[in-house]
Parts: sequence; structure tokens; C-alpha cells
Amino acid sequence: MPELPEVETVRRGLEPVLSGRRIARLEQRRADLRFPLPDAFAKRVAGRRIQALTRRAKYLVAEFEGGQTLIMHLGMSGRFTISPSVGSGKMPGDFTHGTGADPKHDHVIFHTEDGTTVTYNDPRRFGFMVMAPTESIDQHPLIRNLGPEPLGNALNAGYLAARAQGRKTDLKAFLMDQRNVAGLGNIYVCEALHQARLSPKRAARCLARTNGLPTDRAERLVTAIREVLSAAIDAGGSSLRDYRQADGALGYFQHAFRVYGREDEPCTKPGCRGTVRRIVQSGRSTFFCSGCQR
DNA sequence: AAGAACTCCTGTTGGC
DNA sequence: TGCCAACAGGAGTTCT
Repeated sequence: MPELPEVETVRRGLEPVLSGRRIARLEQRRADLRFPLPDAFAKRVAGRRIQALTRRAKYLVAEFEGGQTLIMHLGMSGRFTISPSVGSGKMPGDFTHGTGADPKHDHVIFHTEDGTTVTYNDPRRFGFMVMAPTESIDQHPLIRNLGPEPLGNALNAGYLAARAQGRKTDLKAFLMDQRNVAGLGNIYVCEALHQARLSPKRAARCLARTNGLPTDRAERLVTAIREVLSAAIDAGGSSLRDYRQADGALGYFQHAFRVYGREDEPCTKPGCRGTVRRIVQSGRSTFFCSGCQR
């Protein structure tokens, strides 16, 4: 579900209440999400301070004092919601305790030392939380094989060209694969390909070097990925069904979608008279304009 | 080794 | 209204 912009938005929302704060108590309401929750989870977290809350790809990463790091993934329907401490200035009744979602799916609740609670709610339970030693976190199986962060310098046309060399898989699947680029999902792959005017059906090897130079296609794609993700983060992510920011607010980038969810609507690209189509690739919906995406 | 299919789980939506 | 199938933002595992 949440892709990089949504996870980054959640991280920014949680950082002020979690980073540098001690977890007084952790409430665990079931044994597992997608995978079992960490052994002795509550005991390992209680009384420990979160030294940093970062993000890698679609993972939220909480580094605890004492050498352990919690890796969290929101799956398709996971959300974190902050409830302020009593007496924080809010009027009683201003804030519904919990997530605003069905409380029967409140699975993990972090109580910070100052009384704030952070609740993880996840109806589909595709999310997960894993604890691992901080010192070797980069070698963790969930982290080890991730491709570069798309907003960092490591993603560039030369990298993409090399990575796509000889790959017959289509561009859609290539970009969805977290080993190639980390953090993209169905929505932003569709949007980035549209902006780059590339067909999702094209073989990934079209990005590879020709005459020793990265292709114009690879350049356009890198630019498009960066612009789409940056704009989405600025908008607080995209809210379709479940996604909310940590303060409960909706994201609003969904209003800026050019192709996603716009089947049969006209292409918005200036000068393009095409219509947005929906096809299925690797079992998932792809939205694109066959007029301007080649 | 790459690529495709299958799997986990619940909720919503659209067709009949 | 009820029922059922299809679908939803992900990704690890298991096949071919």
C-alpha cells in the first residue's frame, strides 16, 4: 500500500513524537501481523529511547538505544495514528482515542514517556514489524537487496541503464521490483512512466546504453520518478482507502494523478488526444496513455 | 537466473 | 436486499 511518499509522510509525522523519546510501555494485542511480531516485543522496547526514526524504501526504521532496531512495513492497509497526551491543549472530545479506524484492528500501541500514544492499525495485516541488531541492519535480508533511494544521487540514468541491460521484463515490473529502485509501487510507477512518456509494456532493456551513452529514456525516467515522488511528498501522499497521515489528515496527491484510476478519461498531457487505458500486468492494474507513452 | 504464479488477510465495490 | 466475484497501494516464497 503506502509507497515511498506515504511512508515518508508518516515518518515526518511520527518523528516529533517518537524520535528522542522513551517508550514507557508497548501494548501488543495479537501475536502476529503478516509475520510474528518480535519475540518478547513489549519487554525489549519498554523503557528504551528511540534514537532515530528513519526510512529506507517503504520501511520505517526505529533505532532504539541498546543496539536493537525496529523495522516496520505498513503493507497495504497499515496506518500509524498519534493520540496526544491528556492535557496537551486539545479540548476533550477533540480527538478520538485510537486511529479513527476500526479499533479492532489496533494491533500495536506505543505509549511514550510523556503520555502520547502511537497506534498501529492494519485491517489486512500485510504489514509487519521485525527487530534486528542495529550494527548489522544494512545486512538484514529485508534491507540488503534494496535498490537505491530514488530521491538520492545513487539513482541516475547510468545506473538504470546498467541495471536494465538485457532485461526482457516490462518496464512496469522492472520499476516495481524493489531491488532495482526502492520505494516505488503501483501508483507512482504508473505516474512516473506517464510523465516520462514511456509505455509500461516496453521491455526494460530499452533503458540500456546505446553507443555507450545512457539513453534519453533513462534520463527522462529518472527525472520523472524524482518529480512525481517529490510532488507527492509535498502533498502529504495519496489517500485512496486506508492511508492517512500520522495526525489523521488525508494526503491529497490523489487529486494530481494523471493516469492512476483514470481509465477512459482523456490524457492530460498537453497536445495529446489519447485516452487513459487500464491493462493488467503481473496481476496488477496498470494505467497509461497509449497516445503519448511509447 | 530471470520471470511468473501463488500466498498471506480483510474490506469494499460492482454486477446480477 | 443479498450474494458472490473481483479487486485493492506489497512483497516473500516457490515454481518453471
